Amino acid sequence: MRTAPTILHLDMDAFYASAEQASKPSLRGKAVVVGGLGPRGVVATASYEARVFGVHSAMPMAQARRRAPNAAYLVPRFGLYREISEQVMGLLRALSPLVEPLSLDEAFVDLAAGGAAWDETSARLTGAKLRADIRAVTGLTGSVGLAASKMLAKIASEQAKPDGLVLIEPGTERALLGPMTVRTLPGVGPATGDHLRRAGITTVEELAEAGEDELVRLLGKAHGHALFAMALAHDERPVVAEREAKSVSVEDTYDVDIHDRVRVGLEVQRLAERCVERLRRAGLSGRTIVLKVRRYDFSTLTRSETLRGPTDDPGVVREAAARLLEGVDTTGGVRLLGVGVSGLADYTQEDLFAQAQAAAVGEPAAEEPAAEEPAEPAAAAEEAAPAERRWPSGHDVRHAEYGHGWVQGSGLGRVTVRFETPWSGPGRVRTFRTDDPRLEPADPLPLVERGPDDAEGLSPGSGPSAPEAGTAGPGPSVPGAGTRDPGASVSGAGPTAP
DNA sequence: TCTGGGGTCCTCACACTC
DNA sequence: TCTGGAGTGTGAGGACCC
Repeated sequence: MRTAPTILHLDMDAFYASAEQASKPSLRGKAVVVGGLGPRGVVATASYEARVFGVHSAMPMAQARRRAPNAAYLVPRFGLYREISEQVMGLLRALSPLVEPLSLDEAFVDLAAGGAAWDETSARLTGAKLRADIRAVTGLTGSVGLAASKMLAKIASEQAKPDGLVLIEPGTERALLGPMTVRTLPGVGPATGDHLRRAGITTVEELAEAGEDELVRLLGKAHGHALFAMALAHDERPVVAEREAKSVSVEDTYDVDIHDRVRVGLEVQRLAERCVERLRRAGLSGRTIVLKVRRYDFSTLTRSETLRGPTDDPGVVREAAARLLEGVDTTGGVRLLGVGVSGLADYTQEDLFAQAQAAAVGEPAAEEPAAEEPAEPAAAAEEAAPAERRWPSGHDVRHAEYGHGWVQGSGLGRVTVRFETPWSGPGRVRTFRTDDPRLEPADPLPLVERGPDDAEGLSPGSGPSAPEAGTAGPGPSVPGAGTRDPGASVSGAGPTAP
């Protein structure tokens, strides 16, 4: 095990909510909750001001609203978060070639591999400079953990939150971990935590005292060995820069349970097409098709089928998903449907050819040569019909007369907009008809003001036609945005809130 | 008053082959 | 020829993570 604390873990503070606060001056210092606004939505991120009211990630949105009725409730804007994330990851890659992103707001960096740090002092300096750079480039804060292993660096960044830096000195690891709850360790969730608690183990120290054999007996081979090693502060996992995807899937939770079997079938077809779209965009194909069904009582089942070879053919995936659905009882209704593909391979022309061959000789796995079908996104068909313009809460807009703003709320044919930019003061609120021709969706603005040449749009790459605002189009979109009414309100955002 | 979406990894059961 | 065990692939479910 390495001894110098040169593994860095970065965790952006309340990332989505902070990005929204940076983008909307009137929300700074206020409770902000980002998540699905439908009746079955959950909280993705709550600002620290909202956490005071007991709102936290994964909490049902209805419960969050009861706890913090005056908070601002916004739908996520993954396009914006992705742009900011790329800026942050760029700063990390300047430190080392070994950067392992865990999500949009979190990553490990092996500082020693890049020569950015070699001992405690240099690591601390590098971490401090990184935090300053992140603030300068994005206007947001991140917490940094430094330690000799990934596990400890992650625990350190957790301790550093919010907006801090913690370095775990080599030699102090076991003393630090000992009194901590077992839930601190990665891989110990509610179920394992309960399991251990029933066995009388609640702290990391007790975990270590229990012994490896006992943990294997309690939790199984893999989990038992891994947990025992972590309890002794042993973690040899390297920082891995490139991770290949193992599966691709899409799923939708419906606002109301679907009882109609025909509708269930249609939804599965739609999901299969969306899944293939994602697969193709990633240049991949896959062999195993997985159907996921969550029933009215929240029981979840999966059915899968492995084909003879990998495919990225929408027809083949649709057919397989339909076959899998035949074996599922949906009486009582379903609340969620999903389609996934695993057993991934790089996309090759030969794969398609093999499928076509199989179809030609009557293989049951591929009844139709569906490769010629245009892979139209399901949303495109919806867009063809004239639909009422949607104004999702929190999304940016531009008004011909009043300029840049964001949607504070909509409903009953009205949309309320607050006119402000990331670098203006809190702005004024005005209400328009939802079909007002002077109002149009706009790109997010950079959170940190730049020169006059590039102030419009977050980056040179984001053109004026970002698909995510106001439509359910493809691209970096809000999950489920096409099926939900985004006309939720933002209250408590200022004295003139609707 | 309920519980998202997109993933990864592990375990167990079962069928099949050697 | 029969049987058992090991190894492997597949399918299903559960736990966990952000």
